[in-house]
Amino acid sequence: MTDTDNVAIGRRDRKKAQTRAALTAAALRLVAERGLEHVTVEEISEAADVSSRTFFNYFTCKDEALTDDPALDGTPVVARLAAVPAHVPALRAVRLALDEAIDTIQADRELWRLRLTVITQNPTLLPRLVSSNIATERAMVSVIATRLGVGPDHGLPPLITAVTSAAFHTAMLRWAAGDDTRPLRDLVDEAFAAVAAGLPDPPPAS
Amino acid sequence: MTDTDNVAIGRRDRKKAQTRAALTAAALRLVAERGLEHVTVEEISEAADVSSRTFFNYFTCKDEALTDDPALDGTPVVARLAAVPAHVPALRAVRLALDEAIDTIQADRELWRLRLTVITQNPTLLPRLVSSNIATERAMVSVIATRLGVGPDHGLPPLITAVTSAAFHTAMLRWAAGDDTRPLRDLVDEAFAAVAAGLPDPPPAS
DNA sequence: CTAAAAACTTGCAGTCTGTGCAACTTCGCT
DNA sequence: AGCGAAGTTGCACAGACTGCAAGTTTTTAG
Repeated sequence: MTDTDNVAIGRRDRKKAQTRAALTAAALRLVAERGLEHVTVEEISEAADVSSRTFFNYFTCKDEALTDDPALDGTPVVARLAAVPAHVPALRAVRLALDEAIDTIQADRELWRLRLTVITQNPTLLPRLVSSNIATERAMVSVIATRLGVGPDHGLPPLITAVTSAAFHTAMLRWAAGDDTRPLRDLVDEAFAAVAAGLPDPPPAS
Repeated sequence: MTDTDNVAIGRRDRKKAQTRAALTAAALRLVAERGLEHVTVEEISEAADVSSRTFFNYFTCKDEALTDDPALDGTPVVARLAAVPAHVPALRAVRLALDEAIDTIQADRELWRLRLTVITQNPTLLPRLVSSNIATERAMVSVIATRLGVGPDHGLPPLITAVTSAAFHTAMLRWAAGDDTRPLRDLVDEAFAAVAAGLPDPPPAS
């Protein structure tokens, strides 16, 4: 981020982003150290140097400070999906639309590793991680329906939306577990390829 | 349920099942009438004729009374999956293992219609509906890994687990929306067939 | 540059969710 | 019938979360 960027987005927005990041970092650190049930919103806010009332200006609930990240915002993904040329099949188009999110997560590897460790240790957080904003989901279903040239009640667009989300999140959890050391991009590609092939049983090892 | 069944499962278990069902019914009815934020746990418990302390003996939190159902218990599904003959591909085997859950949900159509209406009106409930118990999920991944003859860190078993779950829930939401009047079984079959085919774009309408 | 408006922070009071504990009640077993 | 196990209940309390209003900071307009 250059000085020009600072001027463009204003002190107000810059400080908001910093506060948000500070809250997230504090929440992840404290919960990793002590466990979810032993860290209060007050303590997270104190560690980030804001009041707990301010915490709730940024997150709707305590869990969200641990699971929410700008990289998971579906809105730009939907916009990029709509911009993929029409001849590209929907499955492939969704994959392409995820490119930037994948790069952003990969670039922030340490934060994501910590986040996904925290989530693994506190599985009640997982549903919140994998769910998206309902309006965003509906927007994606709508874009896919348009790409497929089908009506609003067709079964395929919500199915593609849900399955691609599942594939993406499964790859992300695998990447964070560290069993497979390949970049996130490779793991997402592998998951999407398996889905495109119809999830066949692998051939028996010879 | 015959008198013989009553004797077999005992008064204790019978009353527990009744209390649980009463709490669920009360929660769904009240929330449908007034909205999630305007119904308290105290009111739900009062309507079901138990104390609110008892409510928490049945559900870990308020939302769970709305989203949890014995039909969604993955444990019998995992057991049935393990019993499907080994030559059946994993995707197909998961589909077969879901048979009883599908029938149970279909048989309880009014309850499920109400539940899914409530969830549609309160989208924050959706992640909890579609998530499963982490231990159950790991058990399913393990059974699938065994069926596929792959190791514990292979990418395919968690992917199949997540994708089949997404397909099932997408079909269920569609069924409950009522746009398509076919039985749940047909919608699940259609979703699984699309997944098995690799989610291809439909041919253009002539 | 100044003043006003807009946006954000904070403290506070209060409600609701959820938990641990212990006394009481009901059920099941011998 | 008696006893132990299982389940219910009331209670006190902590923590999450919300609405409100006063105070502070940043942005805008003249």
